[in-house]
Amino acid sequence: MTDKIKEYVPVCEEHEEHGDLIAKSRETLPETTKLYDLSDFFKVLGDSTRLGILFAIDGAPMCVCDIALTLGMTKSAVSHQLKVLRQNCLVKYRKVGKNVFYELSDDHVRDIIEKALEHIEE
Amino acid sequence: MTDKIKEYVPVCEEHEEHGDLIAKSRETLPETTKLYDLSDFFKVLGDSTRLGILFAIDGAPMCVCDIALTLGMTKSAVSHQLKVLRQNCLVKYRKVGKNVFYELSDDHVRDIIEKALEHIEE
DNA sequence: TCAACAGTTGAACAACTGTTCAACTATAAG
DNA sequence: CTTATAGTTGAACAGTTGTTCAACTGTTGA
Repeated sequence: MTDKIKEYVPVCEEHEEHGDLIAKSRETLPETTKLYDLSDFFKVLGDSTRLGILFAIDGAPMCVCDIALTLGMTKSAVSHQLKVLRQNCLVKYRKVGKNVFYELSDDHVRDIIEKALEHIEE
Repeated sequence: MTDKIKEYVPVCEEHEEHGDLIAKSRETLPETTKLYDLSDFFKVLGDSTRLGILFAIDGAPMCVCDIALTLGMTKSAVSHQLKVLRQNCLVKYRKVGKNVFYELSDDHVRDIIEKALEHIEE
C-alpha cells in the first residue's frame, strides 16, 4: 500500500461503450433532494397503521378516539401516526370541543393509493 | 385488582352517537392482509436508493455495474436493493454473458411515481 | 487452466421506526 | 373547584432496514 489516494476505478469492462448510457441516465435522474422528498412521501404511506387511518377517515372526518376504536389501537399510537400524516400534509384537522376531527387533505393521495391498489391486485 | 379479565371499555363519550360511523368506517376498511400488501408496496418505493435505481433504468435497461456507476454506489448495495425490487416484481431482468440487465417490469409503477411527483411538487 | 470481472449473498453493524407507557394539557360537566 | 375524558408528547424498547465487508459463483478470454 502506498500513501497515494486510491483512485476510484470504474469496473464495468464495457464501461466505455456504456458511457453515453450512463451520462444520459445521470441527466434524467431527479435531483437528490427531490429523490429524498419522493421517498419520504412513499415512506409515509409505507405503514399499514397510517394507511388504515387514511382509509378510516376517507369518506367522513373522524376524531382520534373513533379512529383508534375503528382500528383497534390505542389513542396514543394513533396520535403519533396522525402527527406524521399532519407533518406530511396528508391530513387536515379541526378542533371541536374536546375532539379533534381529522380528514384527508386532498384527493391526490386518494388517487395514488387507488392506483397502487390496482397494481397489487393485478 | 381482581382476577377478573379487565374489560375493554370504549372511551369516547360520544361513542354511541359515533357507533354508526365507526361501523361504516370498519366496513369500508380493506382487509388486514391487503393493507399489509399495500404498505409493503409503498415501503419498497420509500427508499431513495431504490427510487434512484428505478429512475436510472427508466428509458433503457442497464446492467448492475452501470447502475452502480450512475448512482455512485457499490455493486453490492445496488444488488441488495435490486433483490428487493425483484421480489416485489417492480423490475425484470435478463442475463447476457457476464451482465444482468434490469428494466422496469411495467408502466404501472411509472404512473404511480409520476403522480407522487406531481403531488410533492404542488 | 487461470486470471479478471459481473453479480450475488450472508453476517454484522449502525441508524431508523413504531408501539407502549406515563405524564401532561385542555375542554366540558357536575 | 374538581373530576372525567380527548388528545398530545417524550422516553424507552424492540424490531426492522440499508450499507459495508468478505466470500462466493459464473462467465469470458488469454
